[in-house]
Amino acid sequence: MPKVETLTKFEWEIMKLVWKKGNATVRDVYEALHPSKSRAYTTIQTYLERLVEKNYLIKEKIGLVNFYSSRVKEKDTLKKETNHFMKNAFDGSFSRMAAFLFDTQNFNEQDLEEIKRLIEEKERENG
Amino acid sequence: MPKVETLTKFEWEIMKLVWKKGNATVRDVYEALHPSKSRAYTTIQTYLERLVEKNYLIKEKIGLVNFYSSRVKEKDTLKKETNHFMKNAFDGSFSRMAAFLFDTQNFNEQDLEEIKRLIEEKERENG
DNA sequence: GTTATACTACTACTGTAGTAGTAGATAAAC
DNA sequence: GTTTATCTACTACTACAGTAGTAGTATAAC
Repeated sequence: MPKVETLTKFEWEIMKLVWKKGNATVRDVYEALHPSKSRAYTTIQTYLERLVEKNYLIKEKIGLVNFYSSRVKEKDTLKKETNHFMKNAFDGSFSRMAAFLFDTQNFNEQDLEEIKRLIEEKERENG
Repeated sequence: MPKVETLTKFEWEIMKLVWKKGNATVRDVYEALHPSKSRAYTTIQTYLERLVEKNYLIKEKIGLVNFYSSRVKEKDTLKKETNHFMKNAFDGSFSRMAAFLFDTQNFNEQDLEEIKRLIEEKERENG
């Protein structure tokens, strides 16, 4: 029994838009995410409906139009998805993932400075 | 047209086993990953066959038995999957992900020390 | 040499992501 | 007040992940 655990690429795009805007109509998403109109209007509609079914979004009809807003917090969702990914790919080990990232990602001075700052902050927190 | 981009949870488990062992038979995977026998032997068989179709594994018949070994490197796969995830969840920004992790993950002194070490290493590399 | 075991090859069913069409209602435009 | 545009609700098709059964063949055990 396949269970919904993660958002797909396009579901992410929709959720991010909803988080940013507060709420969105089908047309909002259609216009915002696909200037190229690569997906039909009704495709977007289906996605939004399914996100409601999955309890990610709430639908509220105002006048004739449905407004979709988020039922889940961006941070909670990111955390869930990140943990899920770490679990799959790195046996849930943060430091394994960190080591891997340092090994393979190209990041610049700025990134490094930012991370150092975050570490120091964290250390101060920890006492 | 849905395209194969990522490994599913169970595919990950299989790939990790194959990477670790060098190769594996259906029985190997069946025994190793499911002491509980929660999946049928033939289910495992199907997974392995599909991973061959997707070019993740190579099948070689020795005697009567198929041995499956990896066609892709663990590191490359991890990198691809990590980038894919970062793209979806963090707009592809490493530092955004790092900031998020620092904000939400509980890691201990040891983790922090390890990360600091990695940063210094990286800085030395960069000159 | 028949029986039990173990393996492969093939087929098949369910659920869901991805995609979109159609019907019907309402509002806007003229 | 008929035409046009816009929206929702509903239906539907494909691909693939998840799951497993069956047929057939080869080996092991007796």
